Amino acid sequence: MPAARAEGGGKSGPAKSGPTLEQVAARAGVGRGTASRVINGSPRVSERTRAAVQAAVAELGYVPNRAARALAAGSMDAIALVVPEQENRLFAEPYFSEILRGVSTELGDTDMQLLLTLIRDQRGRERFAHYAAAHRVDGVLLVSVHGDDPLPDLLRDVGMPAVLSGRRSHDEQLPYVDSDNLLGAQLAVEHLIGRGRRKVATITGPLDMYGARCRLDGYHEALRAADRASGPSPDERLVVEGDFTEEGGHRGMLELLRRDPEVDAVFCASDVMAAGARLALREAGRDVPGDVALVGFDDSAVARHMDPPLTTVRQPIEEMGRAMVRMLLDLMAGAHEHAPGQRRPEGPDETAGRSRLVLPTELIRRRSS
Amino acid sequence: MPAARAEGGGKSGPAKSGPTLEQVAARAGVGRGTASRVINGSPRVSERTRAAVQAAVAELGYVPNRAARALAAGSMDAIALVVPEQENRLFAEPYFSEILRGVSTELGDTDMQLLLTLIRDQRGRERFAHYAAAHRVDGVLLVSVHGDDPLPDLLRDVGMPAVLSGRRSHDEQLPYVDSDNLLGAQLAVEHLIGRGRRKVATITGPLDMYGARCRLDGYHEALRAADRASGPSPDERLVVEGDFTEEGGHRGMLELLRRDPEVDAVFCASDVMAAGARLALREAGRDVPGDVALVGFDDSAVARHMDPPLTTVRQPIEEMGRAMVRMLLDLMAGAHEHAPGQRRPEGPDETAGRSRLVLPTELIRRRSS
DNA sequence: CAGCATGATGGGAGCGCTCCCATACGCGGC
DNA sequence: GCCGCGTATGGGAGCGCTCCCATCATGCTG
Repeated sequence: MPAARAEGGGKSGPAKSGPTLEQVAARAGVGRGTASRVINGSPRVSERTRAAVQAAVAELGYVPNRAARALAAGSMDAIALVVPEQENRLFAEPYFSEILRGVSTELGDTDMQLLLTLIRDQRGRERFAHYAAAHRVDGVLLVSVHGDDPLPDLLRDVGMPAVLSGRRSHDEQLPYVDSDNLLGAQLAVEHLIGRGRRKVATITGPLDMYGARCRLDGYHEALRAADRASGPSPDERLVVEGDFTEEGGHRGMLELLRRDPEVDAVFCASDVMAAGARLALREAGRDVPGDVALVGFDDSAVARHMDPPLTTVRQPIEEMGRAMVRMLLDLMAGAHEHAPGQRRPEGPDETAGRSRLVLPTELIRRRSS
Repeated sequence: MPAARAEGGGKSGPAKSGPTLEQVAARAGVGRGTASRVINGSPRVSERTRAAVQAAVAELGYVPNRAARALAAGSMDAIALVVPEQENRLFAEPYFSEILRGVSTELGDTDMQLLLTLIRDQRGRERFAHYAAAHRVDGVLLVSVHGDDPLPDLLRDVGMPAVLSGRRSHDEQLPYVDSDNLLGAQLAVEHLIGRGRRKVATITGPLDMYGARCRLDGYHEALRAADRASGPSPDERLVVEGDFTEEGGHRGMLELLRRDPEVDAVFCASDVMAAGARLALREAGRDVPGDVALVGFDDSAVARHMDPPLTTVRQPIEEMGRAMVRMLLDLMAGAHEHAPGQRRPEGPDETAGRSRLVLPTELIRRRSS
């Protein structure tokens, strides 16, 4: 297929593109190699030459041709952000767009490109796997991966640097950035107990997701601690499993009310579920926070707009996005360093040390508790 | 600015990549050119040869090298989705992610790549302009463009196919996909009047945005019609300008209550503003919908989670995303057809005809009205 | 049966860049 | 004043692909 030229552009050659390195070099009165060196910041160029080339670049408005660069260098200067489609819908929207914001911000200083891939079915997954295996990107960011997703291991096997948001298990082998779900949940429940609630229930996320399990652990942790301090005792009847959906929260709340009508507080593992629970409570004629205090997780937009506004656990999502990019770039740089000759700025296991990151969570107090 | 190459990543050869066309050709026992023809679906290949090449592709797991292809063909096989950062935050989140979903879905059948660019400041804008001018992508999707944004015209000037979401004015010169803001607003206000409301106010969006003006026009239109049918008459005191933010909606509602305490209905030009207005009403001790009926615009998540759930005007956002992609691909393909020899499937002004699209809006009735 | 159109095929010529080797230059030491 | 070595520089050799033209094979016309 011919190049995408605007008809007004006259001739029909390949897409009109900017000046080439060759032209820049000519303009600066140097060789192509030298110009390339300047543009890529190689140190072995004299100051005079560097200035000349930079001037030429500015005058000509030179922009390196990515395709050519990628072809010659064997790297694509691009990373993919992979989002399983269903998750995108489930996970409250802010999660995704905040991650995106963080990623994009951090990438802004690089000339890496961000390639967005929504995977919506098995076919899409295979397609991407194929694509990645062929090294058509330099690195991959995986958002909200399920425990049974084969993609991460596949990427590792083909030597494609990848960073997960969230873990699949406590000792996730791949590099990841996670938030402190356990502590966040613990804070939430402690808060509830601190407000004098005696029957603190929880609606969990799907327990095959590690993050959801952590939140449940945090719940248990807080109750155990309170028990020792003669606070309310753990009671397994007060734990119901949800699925992060509003409908799930609604069902869960109904079930809790059935099991024990005297429930006076609920920690929901997501804001969206809290919204569902809130609805059930309204239907049951319970006042929030009068009869039942409610705490969510995520600090999504829903939380702010509920009535009353929802106390919730905030995760530094944007920062997680940024951290993921930093980690990935590190990884990508590190992957090149298998030639022992070059300088290595720090200790031996530096990369490994930087490839697991758990960011803090924070309780946001609002009127629902 | 130096390229983001892994510094010191000196050698280590290019990233391991899959088999090449050459290898596929050899394997299939044909020439490189023939293999290329098969892969690109050229018709001038015999059935036998085609099968042989396809078999070789399958066996070798061949994936064409994008960079090489782009370099040789002069097109990048990629389109950019450009999102002004502020808008992204303002516009209720669903807008963005739904557009994205649509775009991604429609792109799924192509082997175009989606390149995401958040522009957050002047520098970013220039950077992108530069980038686009150098034809580093084949087409651009622009989301939520302000009337004074120079980017669209700049893209046109450099012959870069582009499609806007929303118009900048009624007779937008660039290809766009918009929703029927006027009719949507009109429906909303007619609905309010139909419910017997007599003092129907509106909190508009920023009036330098065309879409916001359309919604205001729709409001006026409905009132004028009602006036003729001896319904409530237009009253300019019932119009306040907002800014699409929650805070703006809050302020707007306060102002309306001040101007006329007997307001009994408000059409807000966005759900988020409706949320702000709802808050102000609660503070003022007004019941919704008892004292004041409320209608929003967008049908975002906020609308469903408000108390009471918000009646609102839905735009087919995902479909808009899909339509934008279709239009852009058309445009890109059309740009090729300047050689008169080739077949042209339809009438002369076909492309122009398809480059303005206004999709219908729909009233979603909930309990706030 | 020659002559020619038609369709299939092979492979050269780059696309713009990076890598790397060869070259030219400079400079201190003998 | 010559040698050797380190440092800036030029430019060849591709990277894998598409485009296009020359080459063949084929089947038809006259």
